[in-house]
Amino acid sequence: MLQETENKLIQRRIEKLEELRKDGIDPYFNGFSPDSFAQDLHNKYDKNVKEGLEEKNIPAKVAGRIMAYRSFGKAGFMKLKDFTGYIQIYAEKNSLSEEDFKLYKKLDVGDIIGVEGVLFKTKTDELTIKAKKITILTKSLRPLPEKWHGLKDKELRYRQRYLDLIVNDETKETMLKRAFIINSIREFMIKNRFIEVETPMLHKLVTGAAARPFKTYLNALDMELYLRIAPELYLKRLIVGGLDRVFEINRNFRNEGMDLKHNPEFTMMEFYIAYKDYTFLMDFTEELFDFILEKIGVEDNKIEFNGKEIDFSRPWKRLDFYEGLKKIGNVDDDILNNKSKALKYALELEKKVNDNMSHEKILAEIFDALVEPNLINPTFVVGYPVAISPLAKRNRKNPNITDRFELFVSGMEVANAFSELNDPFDQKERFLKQLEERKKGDEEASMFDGDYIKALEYGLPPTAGEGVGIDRLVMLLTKNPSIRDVILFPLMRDKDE
RNA sequence: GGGCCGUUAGCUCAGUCGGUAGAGCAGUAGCCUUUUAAGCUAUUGGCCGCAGGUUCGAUUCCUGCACGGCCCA
Repeated sequence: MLQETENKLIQRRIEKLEELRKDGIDPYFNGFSPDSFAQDLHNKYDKNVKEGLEEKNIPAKVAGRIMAYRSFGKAGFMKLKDFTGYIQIYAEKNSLSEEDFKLYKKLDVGDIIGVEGVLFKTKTDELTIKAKKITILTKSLRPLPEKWHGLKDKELRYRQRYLDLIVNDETKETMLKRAFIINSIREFMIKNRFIEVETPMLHKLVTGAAARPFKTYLNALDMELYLRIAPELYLKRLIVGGLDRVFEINRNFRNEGMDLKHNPEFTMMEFYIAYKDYTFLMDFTEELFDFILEKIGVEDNKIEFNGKEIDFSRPWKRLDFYEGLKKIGNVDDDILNNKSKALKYALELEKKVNDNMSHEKILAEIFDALVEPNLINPTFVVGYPVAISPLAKRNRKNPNITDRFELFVSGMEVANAFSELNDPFDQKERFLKQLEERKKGDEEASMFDGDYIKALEYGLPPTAGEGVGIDRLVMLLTKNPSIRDVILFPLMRDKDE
């Protein structure tokens, strides 16, 4: 890419780099180790009064990228950015060696430098380092986006996230918050004695969710494999193995459409806990959210998202699947009772449905269209039909529905949980049913996992399990309506350059 | 998959009722030792997304394509 010699801005910087080399300066010098970070210096010394600070001769050694450069003849200021924040640098001729002052005059916005000096405060009371020594650590050859408007073009921000991170502090804040949220979740799980595990990404069978997979190939064993759509069956094998409380925070891959809420690879936390059921998980999920909200400093349990207030105060609403269809979706009884009427109605709603689908699956599509968008405050939807829940335990009173819930917030599915089906006979039937669906053309139907049945035959204790969509959770808590804004490197179509 | 919008200088954006373009920032040269989007003076920089059509002439109008955004499914 450096061959773009026609670009004079880059050309000029390459010239500067060569001038540095001529002066015996390594423009990629690696031998400077900072002893302070910008934000730490502010935390420590912002309170100090201006008078006498410089006389205290407090040394500071920092490294970072030049984000602003204001020069006037024999002195000037720079705004230096490191991973914690910004610190101002003052460079004046009298305080620097002749070589360092010459170097200073050659610096560009974007260059990465190391600075040693002493702290003082400017006229306007800003904590600043008076440079005694300046070292260039990396010459930057490309000009940064404009200092005031930054980088707005979303396409460039996603494709060149490094630039976005340099220039747009909100992006950095979002990603730091994401890391913090994930750490909080981990802390909560470990506090509750869960064990963090890693299960395979490469699967021989497509199971654990209703989705189309990515296919790949293992040369060594001459074997077709799939990138996992969910870790569910492996995690439950670990419960069979006696680990009792396990969780995994990792990527799933689903070969489906991309939109505001979907990226082909996305992050889920799945967890399983023995000797509990789905009602426990509702409480546990509320507690988990309480914990996270408190950690990130939400005090009144309320956040704003997409212009609407969302209240996480407990207990959250519970809504039966069929009740929801009737009362929120205003769906007539004959649609609930008659498949062909449901199909006709779903088609009117422009849903991609066909006659091969089960009645329940069609109802789920109608639910998706008419009910989900109305579930703004956190809502546990319960009473999902067995036909669309092949891994969930049947309800004892009504064998046509399962002990399962999905959590919706702001119209988005954020979690899915159930009491795990641990009866190997029933599980086998469900798998066979899924195979039928698959034969009928449902590419999202589960495959038959014989080894999993074998594991159930050894005995899966009564267990509850849940998956939480981490990206969507981060969207809510960082007020980003697009999943691409909470993923560092969202998938983008190829573009010829 | 459908609809709408966008693509002009490194970045943020104007603009041309069709006659090959402009600002601010960045860059360059100069002045300036406490600036905060520093200031002042001068100045460089463009396959106007790509391909085709209409036209004497297209960055502008039309069609197609690519990429992106938003909305719908």
